[in-house]
Amino acid sequence: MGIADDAVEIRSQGWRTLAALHGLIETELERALTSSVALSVVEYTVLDALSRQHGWHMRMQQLGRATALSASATTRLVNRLEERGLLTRVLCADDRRGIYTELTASGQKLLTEARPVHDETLERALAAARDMPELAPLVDALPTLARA
Amino acid sequence: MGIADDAVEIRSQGWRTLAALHGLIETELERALTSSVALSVVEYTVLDALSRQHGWHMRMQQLGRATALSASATTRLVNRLEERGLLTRVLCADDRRGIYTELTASGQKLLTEARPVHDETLERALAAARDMPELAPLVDALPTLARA
DNA sequence: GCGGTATAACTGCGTGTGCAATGATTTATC
DNA sequence: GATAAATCATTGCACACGCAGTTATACCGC
Repeated sequence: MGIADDAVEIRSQGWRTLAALHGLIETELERALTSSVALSVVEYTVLDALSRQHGWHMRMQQLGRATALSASATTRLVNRLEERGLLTRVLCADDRRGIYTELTASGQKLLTEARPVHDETLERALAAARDMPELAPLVDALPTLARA
Repeated sequence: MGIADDAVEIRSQGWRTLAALHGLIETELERALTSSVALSVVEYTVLDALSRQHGWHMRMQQLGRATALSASATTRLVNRLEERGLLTRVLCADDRRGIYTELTASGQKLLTEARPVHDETLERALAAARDMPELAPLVDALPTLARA
């Protein structure tokens, strides 16, 4: 097996590890968030992303990228959250095709309830993954990626 | 902000990076595999996992863990692949509740077509992610996780 | 052996997703 | 300035998913 073949296998192995860890964490988060605050992981991701944005507004497309969702899925995701009063649509003045989304007070409130659940569940899931030999190296590598 | 709070934020940041990279890669793989060999990413994962197994057989539950899928989703996933003749169900002799799945010759053949597509797409997706500042550190860390 | 409990896999149901096509607005070309 | 091409968001449709409940088999205490 040559060097190039090794690289291919190493990439595939890394991807399998990444996918496995991702699936594990997402499954746990999904259970915890839906049962405690009736939010799916993507829904939480949207609220969290909005709260990190200056002025708490984002365009649909940005949300799509942030969640790795298609445009149609983003539309319906925002629909659900808007119907629950957690965010509002705001028309863009400068580009009237675009639509901004903003957290409502209710959305911010729910997010403060959801965040501890999210963080504790993430900690537990990572600790569990830490005990699996094939996942441990990636779990240990994650905190080293932090930047300012 | 105390040390504990920092740890929470670092974990969340790591998780967001992991999720973003995973979403990006999965979306690209999905497009490439469905258009070229009509396989979804999870379907490819199953065939690939089976091919790596001694004797090419696995139990349903193992497949569920390997793909981070529920039991019901695993059942229907195996149904789809079986209907296409890519794998077969084999009853377990020792535990008659369990069911083994085995790759067929046709499944192995399709896998050999799919693997280059998968590997090249993965390489391109990682290269693209490598150019995004927030994803680059994780992309660079992945190959270092490889074990013997 | 015989009950009760646990486990493996399967089905009904509601829901979230992507793709393709559509409507509305902006940008480019002439 | 009018027409064409591109972009943002939304809808119709088919399909894959998770949850809860079901069936079949294995395990345990007696």
